[in-house]
Amino acid sequence: MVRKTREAAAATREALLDAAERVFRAKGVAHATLADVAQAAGLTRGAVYWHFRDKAEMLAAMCERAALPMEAMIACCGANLKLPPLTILRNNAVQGLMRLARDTRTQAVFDVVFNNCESNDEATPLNDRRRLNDEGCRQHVAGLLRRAIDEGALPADTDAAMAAEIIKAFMLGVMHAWVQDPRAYDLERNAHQMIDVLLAGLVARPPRVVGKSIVPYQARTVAAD
Amino acid sequence: MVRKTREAAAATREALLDAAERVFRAKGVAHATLADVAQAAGLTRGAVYWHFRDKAEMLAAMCERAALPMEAMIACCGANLKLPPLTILRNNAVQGLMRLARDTRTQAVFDVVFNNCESNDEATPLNDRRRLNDEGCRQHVAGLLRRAIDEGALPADTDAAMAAEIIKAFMLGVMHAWVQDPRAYDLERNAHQMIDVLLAGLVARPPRVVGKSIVPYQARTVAAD
DNA sequence: ATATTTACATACATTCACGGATGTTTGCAA
DNA sequence: TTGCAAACATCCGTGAATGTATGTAAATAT
Repeated sequence: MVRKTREAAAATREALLDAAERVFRAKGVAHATLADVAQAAGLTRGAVYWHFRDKAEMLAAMCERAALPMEAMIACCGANLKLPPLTILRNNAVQGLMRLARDTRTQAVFDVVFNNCESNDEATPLNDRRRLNDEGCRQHVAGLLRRAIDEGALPADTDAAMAAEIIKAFMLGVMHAWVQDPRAYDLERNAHQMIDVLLAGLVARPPRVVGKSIVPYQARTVAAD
Repeated sequence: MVRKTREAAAATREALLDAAERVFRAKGVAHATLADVAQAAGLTRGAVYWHFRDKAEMLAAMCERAALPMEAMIACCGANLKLPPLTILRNNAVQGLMRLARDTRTQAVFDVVFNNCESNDEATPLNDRRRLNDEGCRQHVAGLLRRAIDEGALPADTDAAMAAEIIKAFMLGVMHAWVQDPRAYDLERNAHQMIDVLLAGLVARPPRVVGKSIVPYQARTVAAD
């Protein structure tokens, strides 16, 4: 049984990525072999190497089927403009958590990204993508915060960049911790509360600009041996 | 040159762990070879296998030289009892961030734990330790929060467990994000502000008990192939 | 109807990290 | 002073994963 039709081939590709989610999650990306993935999909390494050049490309393709952590936030900011910016921010954040709480694929990909993937060479495309939309999220949130400052919802000397960092860190931490142990609490039910706590804190005691707290970004390099 | 004195042998052991921090951080634990670590320390694999049984034991030993993320919080809660519980909580949290901001070893170990270590077999001792003091941190924080409730600093229907989860997630997120890009902002200068934002939110809009939001812990199992 | 390409499976060669065995020198105890 | 074991270095065998090359049957183009 070989030479499937085009749709069948696309289906096996998806099956391989489904298997990759399970195997990478269980064994870790580095420790998992492509034979494991193929076997989990009921195929052989031939199929894997037909659809993907190597493990790195497979990992990238797997992650492209789901939204990355911070991407989930700004992805679903629909046509609800004209709402107060802090409300938009709240909706975005809650939507990001809701997507994670409900979509099992997002859960699998996040679990791999957070806990089962080392940021080495074979994850560079993934990490590049993360950097990009982490920065996009920063900009998006900081923009909303500046609008909130303009509208008087936050004091004028609010450190918007630091506030954005705080929000991003909180989202990251909630997602990371929950994905690590989804049984700890019902994220879908508590997402609103959690976001509201942080936003209330931002309003009650916003970070102020004191000096040059935020320095321009510069890629870090860690030297080996 | 062989057969060093006892102190010299202990020094080479430390040198190996120093090298492990650098190499694991640069290449990832799984992708790094023990020959890489040995070479980075100016030694050979013979030295590695003399001091450690395998890579897992080496990783565990490396992590035991530093406090784990949540361990850093409760580690330095000194004799400042009798202070209001929320103040103790604030001090603990700030101390945790300060240690990360100042101690380069903590930075290296956290970077490995967060971004360069897959939670597979070779990290099980590490993960077990993380689970343990994650739970310990949960208990510690929840206890402080309950004291705060008793003293009237927080409303009676505050969901202490959920609040502890929120604080833990925030700490995790801040540490994770900062370690990933330490140049983004000066953690040492902004740690107070960041913690204060969250604590102000907890006071202004604490999570309330609505139903059974927290379910008892049960270890998750992910099935492979 | 034939040719060609697709979509894999199978077989093979190469690399490479691991762990164990062995060698070697020296500190330390008796 | 001898003997033993510590503290490594060096060597080697082995398995495992990778990437490639080849085989092959069906789908699709012509």
